Amino acid sequence: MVGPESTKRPTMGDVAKLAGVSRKTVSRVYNSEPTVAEELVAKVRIAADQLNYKMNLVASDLRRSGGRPSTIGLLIQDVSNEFSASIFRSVEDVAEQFGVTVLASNLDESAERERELTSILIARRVDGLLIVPAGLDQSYLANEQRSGMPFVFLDRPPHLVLADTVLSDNENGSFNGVTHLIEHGHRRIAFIGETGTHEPARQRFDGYRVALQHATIPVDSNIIRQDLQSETDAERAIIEIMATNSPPTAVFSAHNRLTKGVVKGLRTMGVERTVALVGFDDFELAYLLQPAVTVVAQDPATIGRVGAEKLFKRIHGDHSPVGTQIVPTTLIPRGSGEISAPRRPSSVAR
Amino acid sequence: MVGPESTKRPTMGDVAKLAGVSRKTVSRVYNSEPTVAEELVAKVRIAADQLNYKMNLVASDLRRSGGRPSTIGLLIQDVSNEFSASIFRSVEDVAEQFGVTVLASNLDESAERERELTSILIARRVDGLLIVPAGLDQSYLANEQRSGMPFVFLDRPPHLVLADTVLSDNENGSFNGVTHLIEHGHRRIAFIGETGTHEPARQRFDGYRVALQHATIPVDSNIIRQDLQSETDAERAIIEIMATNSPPTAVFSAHNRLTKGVVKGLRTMGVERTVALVGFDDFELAYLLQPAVTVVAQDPATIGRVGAEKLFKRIHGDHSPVGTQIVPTTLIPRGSGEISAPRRPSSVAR
DNA sequence: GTGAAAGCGCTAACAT
DNA sequence: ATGTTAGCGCTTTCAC
Repeated sequence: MVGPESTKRPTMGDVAKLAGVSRKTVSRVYNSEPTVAEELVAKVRIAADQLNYKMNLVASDLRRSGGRPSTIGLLIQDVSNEFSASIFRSVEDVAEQFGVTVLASNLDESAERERELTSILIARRVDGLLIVPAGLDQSYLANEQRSGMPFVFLDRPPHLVLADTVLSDNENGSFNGVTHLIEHGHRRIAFIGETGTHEPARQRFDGYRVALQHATIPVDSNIIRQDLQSETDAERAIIEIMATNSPPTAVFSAHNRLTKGVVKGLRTMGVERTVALVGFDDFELAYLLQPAVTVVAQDPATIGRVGAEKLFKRIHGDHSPVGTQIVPTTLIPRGSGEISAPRRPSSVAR
Repeated sequence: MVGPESTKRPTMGDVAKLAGVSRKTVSRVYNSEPTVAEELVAKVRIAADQLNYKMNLVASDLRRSGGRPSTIGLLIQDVSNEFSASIFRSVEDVAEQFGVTVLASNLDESAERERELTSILIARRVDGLLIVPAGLDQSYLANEQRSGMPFVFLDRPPHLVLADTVLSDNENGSFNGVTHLIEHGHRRIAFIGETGTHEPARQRFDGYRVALQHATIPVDSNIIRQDLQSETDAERAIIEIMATNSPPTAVFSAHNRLTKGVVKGLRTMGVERTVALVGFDDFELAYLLQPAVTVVAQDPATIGRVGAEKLFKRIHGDHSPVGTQIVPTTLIPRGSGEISAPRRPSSVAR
């Protein structure tokens, strides 16, 4: 044992002294600047090892301020949902390529948390921010934008402020999912949707509505719910709907959390093999359920990657006009969505 | 529009000047120190608002160094797995109570990433680190520990270094799960385990072994696999095992990822209702599968919470001896684990 | 209760 | 190719 037991951390100055060079030289070595003699590099390395030196990136950041980016922030809704987790992973991948650290936090659909965490991340001087917004007013970001901090919105567009955005093709996805059910003969299709007035929720409902209209099917509010939060909510809702006089022959669920509840509810009613189901947004094990659940899959990995790449372009000085990218969805037939409507005496066009 | 279009961020000095006070007074306001006249507080607030000032926590951290903690690091394996996601959430909750930011990253079972990310987080001067280690040698942390940085290990104990640790009761959990199968008459029980020599994997196997020994059942390596990584690996493995001359009547799977593969494999063989299955570690929708999957549930939320709480105690100067906490597991019978063994002419003790 | 001066650990800008 | 000086934005220390 040589060193002192629990003393102050060594600084760049300590390393410089021991190596017999200037602090700046040590700095150059740590930033891999090419203009240092190999001999000195070695000396520095040895001295640093001996002192167990780790450079202080906080101090480095402070002085550099404006140079190479070091951190980006990521605000998602809830890592426990595979959609958010997947975004996190893909953002992390991109950030890593740039040698940048990600600060990620969950918002849990709270507009208040959105503001708080944004503020904290700005105070930490992240070099940019990726946000899946919880609230409906992002005007509080305008000042920051003017100060040059780049923001990219994922999954949901910003409101009252302009910024790059990457969205799922919600309306078309929804339209395709519902149309898929119609093609299997269904004309009475329930809609199970989440609370919330954010764009994706609205667009998914619009996709549903338009698909029905295309097929000249009336929209019946008796089999439409747009006020659901939890899996349990959805379970109860579908049970109620199925218990009415004229129950639907198919269900379109607009969120993966709700889809799980619908599966449970249909199961409880014993109609999971007769009532068709298509869910928006894929989920793990959907293919292992019986019947396996047909979904309109989003592509969260692409949403995260595209968003992160755009953010880094902005950080590196891209001043092109703000834009929105749409990531397509994919219908994955697995069984539940291919259950045909029961034959009915009349109707069935063609 | 008043302010300049995209100028430098205002500093504390700018606010001080505009408010007609000293920088220190602004600092006091921002740190909610009680010894500032209300009048001055108001002046500062107004000036800050006008300039759209956000204090720079990076600079604050630098000078403060040693004061109130501001950041902790969290290294988990993969947020996409509900076990990791749940740890992340509970750590975040605790950290928030202390007003501390969490820096979380995924290791993907890479010992190399473990070292890299540890190094980055130390360079960022986090105030403490929570680690689900990927590698089997954490001796590289010894120097850091000596410098006073606290570490707490989650889910897996550290090697070649001493630190606080929070673990699942792997061996007992596994023992209970396997015993549960034995109680349902099974004497031929396959073991599906993951690659990796880390403690939990070993202990889960030990629990299996000991349970068999208690029941005087021989351990048969023909129905034991400990080299599996993916869901697909597990699926293939169980299909192979079931296809042998004397297939097992029950399966114990030691990891939730593998359990999903086993379910798939049993399904493929059409034996999901005759071969019993108990999985270690719960997973979403386990209860919606048919039959629903009996599991030995871990409690990742508690692991994360307890670990984070211990870390904050250490950060705040707790110098008690290093210790290990064991978080109990819970057997959740759902159906797949309660399938009885087929009657056999002889055997069946009692 | 408030302020002035010094300094946290590093890097930019300029020498040399 | 290396060193010097100044200063990033804040907080500590100590004076008033």
